[in-house]
Amino acid sequence: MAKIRERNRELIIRAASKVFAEQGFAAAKTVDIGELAGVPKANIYYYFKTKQNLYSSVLESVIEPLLAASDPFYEHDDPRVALTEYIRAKVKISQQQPYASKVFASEIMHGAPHLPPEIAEQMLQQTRQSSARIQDWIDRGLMAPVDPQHLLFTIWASTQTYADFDWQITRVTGKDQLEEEDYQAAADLICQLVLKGCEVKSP
Amino acid sequence: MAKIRERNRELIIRAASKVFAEQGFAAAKTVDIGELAGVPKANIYYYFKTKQNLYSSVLESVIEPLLAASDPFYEHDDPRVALTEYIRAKVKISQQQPYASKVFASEIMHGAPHLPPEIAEQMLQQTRQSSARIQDWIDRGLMAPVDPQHLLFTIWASTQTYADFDWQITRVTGKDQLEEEDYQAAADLICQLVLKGCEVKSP
DNA sequence: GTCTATAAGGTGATAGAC
DNA sequence: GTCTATCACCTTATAGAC
Repeated sequence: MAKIRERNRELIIRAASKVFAEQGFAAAKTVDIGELAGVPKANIYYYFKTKQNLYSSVLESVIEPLLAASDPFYEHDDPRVALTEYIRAKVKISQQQPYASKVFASEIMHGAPHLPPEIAEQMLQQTRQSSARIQDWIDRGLMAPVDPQHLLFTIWASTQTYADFDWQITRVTGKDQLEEEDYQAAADLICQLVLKGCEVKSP
Repeated sequence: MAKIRERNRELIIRAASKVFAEQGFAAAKTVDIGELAGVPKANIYYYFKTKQNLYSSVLESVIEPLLAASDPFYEHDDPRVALTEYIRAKVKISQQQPYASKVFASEIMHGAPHLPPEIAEQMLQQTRQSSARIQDWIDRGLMAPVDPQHLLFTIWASTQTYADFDWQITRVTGKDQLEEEDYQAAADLICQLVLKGCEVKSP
C-alpha cells in the first residue's frame, strides 16, 4: 500500500533529520535513526537503499522552504516591506526546521559534497536575482549604496544562526530552549540593523 | 629532543585543522591527517594517543584568538571605535584561521560535546561582560536601545560566516578564493549596519 | 623517535525467513 | 512489507622491529 510507504518514508526522514543534525553525516548511525523512527535498521535500507540516499532526502526536504523564502523580493516593490518579510521568513525557517537547517548548514560548511548540482545552480540563480533586485532599489535611491551580495550574506548568517548555533544562544540567554518571543526579538533586531543601516526608504 | 616533539606536534595540529574542518570529526581519517602532515599514522598516536585528544588540541588552538577578539570592548570607551575594532578582529579571525574557525563552528553546532566546560564558562563570562558594556553605552545615550545579546549573536554570525560558509560565498562572488578586499568590504558593511542600525554616537 | 604489520571493534549493507 | 542474522569492509589503535 502506497500510504504505508509514504508514511514510513516520512517517519524515517524526520528521525534522520534529527540524528544527522546532531551527529553529522559520518557520525550518524543508521541503527540510531531506525530506533528513533521506530523501525528496524533494515527497513531504512529497504526504503532508501543507502545512507547517502537518506541523507539526500533530508537535504531536499529543506530546499523548498529555503527557496520559497525569497518570494518577498518579488511580491513587494517596497524594499522596506520586502526586506522585512524576507528576514521574517528566514528566521521562521530556523524556528520551524531547526534540524534540517543544521544539516543544510553542515553540508555547505563542508563544501556541499552531496548537494545536487542543479539545486546549487538554482540557489545561485536566485541569489543573482535577489542581488539585482537590491541593486535596483539602490539605483532608484530607495537604499544607501551597499554591496547587495554582502548584505545577503549578513542576512543569511544572522537569521540561520538561531538554528545552527542554538546551543550557544540558549546558553547565553539562559533558556532551555528559544521561544516565540526570542525569534521575534531576533527578527526585529536584524530588521532594524538592515533597514536603518541601509537607510531604506519607502517609494 | 624536545624541539622535534614540539615541531611535530605543531605540524600535525596544522594538518588536522584542515582535515577536521573539511571532513568533520567523524569523517576525518587519521591516515589522511598523517599524509598531509608528512608523518605515518602511527606517529599521530604516539604524539596524541587518541584521535579525540588531537581534536581537542585543534579546538584549543583557536580559543585564545577567539577570546582576545573581545579586547576592544575594554580598550575603548567610544562605542563607535570599540564596535568597529571588534568587528574587524572577528573578520580577521575568519580570514586568518578559517580551518580552526570551522572546527569551532562545527563543535558548537553539534552541542559542544568536546569543549572543556571551563572554556565554555570562560566564553560565557566574556559574553556577559560584553553585553553589560553595550548596555552601559545604551544607558548613557550613546546607542539606540537594542538587546545586547542579540546584537552580539548577529555580529558573531555575520563575521564567522566568511570562514564557515566560504564555499557559498566564493560561489556567489564568482571568485576562487576571497581576497583582502572582500574581507574589507565585509567588515565595512557589517560596521555600517551595526553603527547606523544602532544609531551609535561618539561620547 | 619512526614506521610496518596487525589486532580489535564497529558500521553499512544484504540475504533470506516470515 | 517486516525483521533477524550475518557478511564485508573500514578505521582506530597498538605491538614490536628498526
